[in-house]
Amino acid sequence: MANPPPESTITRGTYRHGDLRRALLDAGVALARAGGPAAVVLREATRRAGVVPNAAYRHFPSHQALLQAVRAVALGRLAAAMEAELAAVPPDGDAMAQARAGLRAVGTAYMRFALAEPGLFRTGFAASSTPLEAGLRGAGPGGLDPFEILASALDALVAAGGLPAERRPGAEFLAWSAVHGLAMLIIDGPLHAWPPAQAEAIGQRLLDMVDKGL
Amino acid sequence: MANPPPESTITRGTYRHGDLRRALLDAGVALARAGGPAAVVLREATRRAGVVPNAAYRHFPSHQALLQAVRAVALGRLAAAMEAELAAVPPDGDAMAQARAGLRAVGTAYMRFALAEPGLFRTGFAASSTPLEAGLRGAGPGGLDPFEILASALDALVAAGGLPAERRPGAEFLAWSAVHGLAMLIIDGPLHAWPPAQAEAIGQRLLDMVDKGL
DNA sequence: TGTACATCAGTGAACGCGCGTTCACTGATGTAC
DNA sequence: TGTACATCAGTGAACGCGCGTTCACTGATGTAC
Repeated sequence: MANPPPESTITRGTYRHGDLRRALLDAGVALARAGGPAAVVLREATRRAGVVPNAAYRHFPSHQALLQAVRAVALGRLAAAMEAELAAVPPDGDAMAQARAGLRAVGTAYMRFALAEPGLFRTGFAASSTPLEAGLRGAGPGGLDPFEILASALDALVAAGGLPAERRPGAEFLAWSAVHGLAMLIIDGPLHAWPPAQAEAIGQRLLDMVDKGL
Repeated sequence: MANPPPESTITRGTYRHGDLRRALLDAGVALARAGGPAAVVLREATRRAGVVPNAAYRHFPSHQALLQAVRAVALGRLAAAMEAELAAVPPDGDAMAQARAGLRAVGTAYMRFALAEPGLFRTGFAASSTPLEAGLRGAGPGGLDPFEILASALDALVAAGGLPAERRPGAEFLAWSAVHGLAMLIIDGPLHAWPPAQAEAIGQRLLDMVDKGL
């Protein structure tokens, strides 16, 4: 006579989840990938984790906290992409050419990431009450966040003699602006419909401009 | 015995509104100024116009349509700001210096507008199912939209010999990217807290970079 | 110049929706003896 | 090695909210005669 337990409510088999925090974060990241920051909905994340909505509050104090965690993941992935592109720069005898290639690799990775993962990219830079400066780190495997990676590429350029030291302060904002702006225009601006090859080409021209103008 | 008519429901005195479309659009623009695209809420616009929510549907087929109209206004104001800055460039004998000053004026106006009207700026460039390219115009008094104003400044630069003709195609995207990116970083990125003077200074350095690197 | 009537701008009431969040609970797990 | 118990992760039910949108209506306006 003993009926089986109602499977509809417990889709897991076990009462405890195991690693719900991780599952919620993964679901949040998946939502962000697909639809940007606005798609990171707490209830949907719990649905995907196979759990009742309020269960999320055992692991995140609020929806905002979940979103911030997702942002950190997004920025971390961007940092990882930058590190990977940087690591792929072929070693070269000329220190200055090397440093310039490094800066270019950083910019290229930024643009490619924006193009390949627009949802995550937009989530990483979403307007928020907790902006980047306020302790949100988002570091890659190397321990640096995207901004720090760019800064260190510029430091290397100065060290190699490719950039006068007196023009170093603030230079990250100039380089970042150019690349960030193009990413935005491509992702949801008027360059939206461009084929990837064309986007890549204009990206390289933009990096030429930065290289020359910095 | 005849009670006065219930004033609470008709706050206008007259049954007809007069120019509800205009009132809704104005309210929408005010909302956008204060809170960006997400703040453009149809019901709130009708509230401000002193009208019942569904009355909006006499003038806009949907919330989306109202938002697009607000976007067009926002872009029109940006265009107007660019035209004004352009008109303020002092006449000068040297055609090339004139053209370069024109391009700089366009960039400066763009940045100042973003800084002064972040809500409208974000609304103008909000991600949307109806992006810029799809017929949304947003022209200024001169009849050109912001993108066209930039393009004509670049054309003038080519005509004056300040930019080789073979580098002209696509140049608007390079210039636009730089300035747009900085605007974004200032509005809701890590440069959020910068004092206006410092933002203005980095903006001018950015325009130097564009000028030199283009 | 006055009256009848069509138009259509705005009303009133209601919908279904999905959201974030709160409450009191239940039952699996790990620890102390 | 076995039992009692505290912990706390997840349940179940409900909240209030504001949104966009639909429906049948009412009454001010402008036009035709």
